[in-house]
Amino acid sequence: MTYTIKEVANKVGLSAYTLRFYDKQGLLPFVSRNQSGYRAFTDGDLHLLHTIICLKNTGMAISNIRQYIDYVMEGPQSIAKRRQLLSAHRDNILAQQARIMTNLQEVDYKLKLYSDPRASDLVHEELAQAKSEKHALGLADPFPVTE
Amino acid sequence: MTYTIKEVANKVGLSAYTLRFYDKQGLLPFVSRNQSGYRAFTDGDLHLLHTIICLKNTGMAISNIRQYIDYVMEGPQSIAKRRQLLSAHRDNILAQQARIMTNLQEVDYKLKLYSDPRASDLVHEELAQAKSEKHALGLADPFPVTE
DNA sequence: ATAAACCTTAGATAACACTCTAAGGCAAGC
DNA sequence: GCTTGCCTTAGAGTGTTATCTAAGGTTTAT
Repeated sequence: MTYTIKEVANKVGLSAYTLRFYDKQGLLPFVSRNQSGYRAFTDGDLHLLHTIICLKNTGMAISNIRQYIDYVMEGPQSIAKRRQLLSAHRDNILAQQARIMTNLQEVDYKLKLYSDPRASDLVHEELAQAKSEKHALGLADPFPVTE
Repeated sequence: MTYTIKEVANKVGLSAYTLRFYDKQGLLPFVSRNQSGYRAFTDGDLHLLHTIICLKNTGMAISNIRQYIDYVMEGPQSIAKRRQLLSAHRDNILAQQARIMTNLQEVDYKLKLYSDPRASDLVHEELAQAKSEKHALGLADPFPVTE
């Protein structure tokens, strides 16, 4: 059983345009064509496509994904290179995670501030400080007048 | 004390180009100018810029960051709207985290496979299966010949 | 006063990842 | 056989974010 590009698009949540674009970018050299020249995706192809999407979802650039796919096409001899590439990408993912956690804490801090019963006073104070800092430095006040 | 655009760029790890671009996009309406028309960043400005970078780092689009900044410029009356915007963004961050964790597991699975002492055999088997699947379906073999 | 190193703007250019259009071939149902 | 709906390609167009260029004003040091 094989799948058409449209079926695959629905299956994996990408558009047919995007799949053709990926093919153009060299991400799908493993997809064969039928007698009419149509792409014929096998289950094994879907599996590899799934890996591509995993890499894409973790922010790997298309050029790097193509590098990985090139290695896959090379066969077992490229295992060390694949491992190195994925290992470097793993570091990226961990860095992303750390970055997101840090920033989440900041967003949570802001949300806590805005949810405080005295939020209005606190924000008012913040604004007053910003205004007075500008004024002390002889700078124009960029904040609109509150009526 | 105020900071020039270059000083701020070095401080926050963005280029002066990017800071000007952000200003053009309406992200820095709170930055005043000195007598020469140069941007004069205050410490309070740096604080807000830090928030902008936090939102950017968690994938918020510039248009949404501008919305948040617009609310900030409005003063305390926009607190409810700010909270709603950040709360929605918090959900995005949590979704990102979940997505990253899932995909990290997949990358780790691949890395484990490539680090296995039998990796070559396993990958060889995988390739053989892909080839036989194509052959059984009468499709051309897209894999290069292994010499 | 002149050079070097800043700053400003408008607008061009680029990189990236799509997204779509045009022109046409293939396949299934009536 | 004809319509409908797929599929193909090449290549144009879009959105977003960022980067750079050109022309010129400002500041600092010598």
